[in-house]
Amino acid sequence: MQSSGLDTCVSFVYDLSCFELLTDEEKVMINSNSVLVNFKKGEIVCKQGSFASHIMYLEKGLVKIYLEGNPKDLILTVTPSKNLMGLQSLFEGNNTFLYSISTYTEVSVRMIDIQVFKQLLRQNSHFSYRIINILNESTSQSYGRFFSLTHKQLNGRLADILLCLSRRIFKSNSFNLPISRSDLSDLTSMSTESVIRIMKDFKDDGIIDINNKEITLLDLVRLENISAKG
Amino acid sequence: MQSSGLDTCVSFVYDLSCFELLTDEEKVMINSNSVLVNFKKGEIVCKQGSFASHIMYLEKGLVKIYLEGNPKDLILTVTPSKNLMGLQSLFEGNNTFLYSISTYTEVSVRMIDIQVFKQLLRQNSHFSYRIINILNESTSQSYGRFFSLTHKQLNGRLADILLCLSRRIFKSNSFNLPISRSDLSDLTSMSTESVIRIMKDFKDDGIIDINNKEITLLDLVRLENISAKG
DNA sequence: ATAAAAAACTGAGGTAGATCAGAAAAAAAA
DNA sequence: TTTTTTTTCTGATCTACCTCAGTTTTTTAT
Repeated sequence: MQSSGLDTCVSFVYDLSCFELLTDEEKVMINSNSVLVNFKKGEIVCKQGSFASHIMYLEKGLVKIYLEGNPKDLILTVTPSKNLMGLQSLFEGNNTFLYSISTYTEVSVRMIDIQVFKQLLRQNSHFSYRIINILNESTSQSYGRFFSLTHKQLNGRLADILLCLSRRIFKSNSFNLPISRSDLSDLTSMSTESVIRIMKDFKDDGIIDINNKEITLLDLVRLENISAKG
Repeated sequence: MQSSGLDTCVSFVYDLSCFELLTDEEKVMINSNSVLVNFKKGEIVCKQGSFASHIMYLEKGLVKIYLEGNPKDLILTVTPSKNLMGLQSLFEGNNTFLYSISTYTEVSVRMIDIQVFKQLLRQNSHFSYRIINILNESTSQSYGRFFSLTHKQLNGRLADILLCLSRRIFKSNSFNLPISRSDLSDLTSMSTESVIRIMKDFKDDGIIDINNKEITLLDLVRLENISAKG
């Protein structure tokens, strides 16, 4: 199967922040040109194709970043707090969001004026170097998922996602999933019914345990094996 | 089907260069820390997972950038000359190539020392801003392909690739394809047999014409329709 | 607490597309 | 040119997965 050295994870997790690289003056500039917006569970933070006037920093909560499709969306990443969102809209000749974002929980987002953000990138090369790092780590993960979704079958894809959620988002083998089966299907590019069936198979085989929304990964070795074999 | 506003193209085409943003001094730095390497058709330029000591600039020729899989690869992009390659390896904690690159034609690649490149990014923010632009345009295209490969059926995927090759790489409705059916299958994530069958269908329907390696897109409207409907 | 709506689940059947095996054609080598 | 190798093509079969239609459970609203 190969290409498994790649990180198939769904989330940006650059614990590395970027704002500490700004000067005090620049931090003030961010603060005075941004607003904090709160969202309830299930709300839309930004809409694919709409005008991208802000870079967003997720201060609190969990969101999905997704491409809208008919009838099914493609979830690019599930993203936890302390992450920048909308960075990919930073290129000249484009002024729209490449994707939509909606919330799984209550969420606080700092909306930073995109012109100010661009200004900072142009004047502070350490800041922009860090942003390059962040973008590339995200791209690296995206490639992993790309391979997973196009080259693995259902079991492998679901194993990938479960491992990723456990490691990257919840950082525990046992976690409470605020993500519906239908969203899992958008994450793995399969039908909702298939998600359910395979989850049941995994449970019957003792690989995971499911209690309502509570998922526990019991046999990581086998799960990784399924991921690797595709 | 939606998400068709996204560019499903296979190639980076930022005609925008980046080197003109360097000072004369910095240009000298690049020149004295890079070498030009020539490759024959079919040779491997860099290997996924190996140590990424260079950023590569494709001066001449056509290459494919791909994730290695067993048994089938996933071609991320077909890339023509005047493009940077290997940029995605620019993040700390990673020092390997995320993908392999091999040549479709005779190729000249300028190999730029990665430390020098990083140095330039850190010291010249206009340069790094441009690199961010380039990375984001590439990511934007990558998302388009991601959606295409995971949410469209065979016809739509092949239509996407044909349109893209025509527009972005060869810039003509008629072009000589140096890419085998097998590589087209790695581009579209389908079997080689399916590529052949659908190409024949398109030909029978008068949508394209095939003479040996010479491909002509006859009916762009219908082709785009097939792309849009998935 | 009860009703309504949404999500989770299950089974039967259908199909898009892969796989396999082999033929024809083209390209490369001798 | 002739032979060998690679690529392209074709048809038959098979299967992984989707779709559909319905039931049960959970969540939300009243």
